[in-house]
Amino acid sequence: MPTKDCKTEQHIKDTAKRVFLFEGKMMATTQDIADTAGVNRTLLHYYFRSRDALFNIVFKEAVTKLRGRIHGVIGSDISFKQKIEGLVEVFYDELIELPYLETFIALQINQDPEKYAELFTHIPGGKERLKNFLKEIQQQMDQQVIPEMKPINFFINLFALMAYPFVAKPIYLNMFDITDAAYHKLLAERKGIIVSMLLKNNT
Amino acid sequence: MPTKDCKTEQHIKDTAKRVFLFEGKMMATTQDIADTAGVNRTLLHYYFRSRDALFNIVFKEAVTKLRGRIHGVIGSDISFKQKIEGLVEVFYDELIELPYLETFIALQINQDPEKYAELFTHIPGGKERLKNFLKEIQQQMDQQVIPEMKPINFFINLFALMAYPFVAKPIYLNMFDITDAAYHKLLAERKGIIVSMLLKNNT
DNA sequence: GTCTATAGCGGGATAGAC
DNA sequence: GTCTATCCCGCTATAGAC
Repeated sequence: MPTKDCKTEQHIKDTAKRVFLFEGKMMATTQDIADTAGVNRTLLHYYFRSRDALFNIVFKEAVTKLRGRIHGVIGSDISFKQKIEGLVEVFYDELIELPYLETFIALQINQDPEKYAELFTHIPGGKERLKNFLKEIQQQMDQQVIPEMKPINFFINLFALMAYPFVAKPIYLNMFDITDAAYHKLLAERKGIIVSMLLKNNT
Repeated sequence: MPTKDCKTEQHIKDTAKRVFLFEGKMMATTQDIADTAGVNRTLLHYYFRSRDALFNIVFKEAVTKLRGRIHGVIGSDISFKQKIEGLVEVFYDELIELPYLETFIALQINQDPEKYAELFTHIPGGKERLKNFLKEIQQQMDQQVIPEMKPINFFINLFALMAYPFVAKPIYLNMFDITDAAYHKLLAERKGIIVSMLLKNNT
C-alpha cells in the first residue's frame, strides 16, 4: 500500500493489475480500483482517460510478458523435452503471480476476438517461430517420441493441461472440498505429470 | 423464430439460452434478448422478474443437464475405459450444442464461487458417486492401467483435455489462421486422443 | 398478457476550482 | 496533479393503461 513515494500513475496501474488479474475482480469499477489504490477516482481518468484504456494496458502488459517468455522458450536452442519443461515452468511462474490471467484471456478473447487478435499473433517473428515449433512437434512424432496426431492438437493438449487448472480452480476447491494450499500442492504435482503425459509414446 | 404458437415464456427462455450460451453474448442486455426474441422488453420482467433471474435459470438448466449426463456415465455399470469414452462423448455432445457453456462456467464460478457451489455438489448422491469414481481411478493406477498420480489430478486432466479447447477456441482460430470447420475437425480428432492420452501407462 | 411511459440508479467521464 | 461537483447515458425495473 505505501507506494506513495512512487509515481501515482504507476501506483494506479499496479493496483489495477492486482485487482483485475490477482484478485480476479473482473467487474471492478473505477471506484473500486481508486478505493483500493487510495486515490481519487478522477485520477484514473486523468492518467488513463477511461476504465477501458486502463484495463487494456494492464491486460496487454501481462499477456505480452507471458507470451514473450513462451516464445523465448520455443525459440531457444534446447531439446524438445527441455522446451516442454521450460514452457510448463514459465507458464506456472506467470500464472501463480497472476492467477486470473488465463480466465481473463478466455473471457476477453471470447468477447471480442478481433480486438485481441494481435495479442496472440502480431509479435516479431511470431508466426515463423510458431511454425517451426509445430514442425519440431511433427519431427518428434516421426521419431516416435510422442504419439501421432495433428501437431496443433499436441499444442492444444499442452496448453489445456497447463491452463485449465487455473481457470477451473474454484470448481475443484468446492467439488473436492480442499483448501487453497492443497490445490497448490496438486498444481505442483502437475508439472511433472504434464511433461510425462505429453512425451509418453503409445507404440 | 416462429415459435409464436408456443408459450411466450418458453420462447423467451429459449432465446436467452441461445443468445447467452450458443452465441456467447455474455453481456447481452434485456433489450438484446427481447429484440432477438421479437417481444417487448417488459415481458422478460413479467415472466422472470429480472435479467439476473432469467440468466440463472438458463445457466443452471444447462449446467444441470451436463452434470446429470456426466454423473449418469460415471455412475453406470460399465468398464473404466467405457466411462472415459462415455464422458468424452456426452461432454462433446453438450458443448457442441452450447459452445460457450464452459466459458460461462469458468466466468461465473470465478466471479462468485459460493453462489454456484451447489451447482457442482448439491446433487443427490453426487458426493458419493464422485468419491467412488476417484476410487475407481485409484484402482486403475494400482493395476498399472494408468500412470500413478493423485486421482484428482487424473480427473482434472480429463476435464482439461475436454473443456479447454472450447474455452480457448477463438485463440486458436486466430493463432493458426484456421476456419471454424477446420477447428471442428481438430475437435473430432481429439475424442480419440483424449482417451488414449489418459489411459496410456508409462511403465 | 402485452404494451407505453417513466422512474431510478450505478457507473463513466469531464469541467473547473485549488 | 489533485480535488469537488456535475453531467450523462445505458440499463434495469415497475406502474399503469389497454
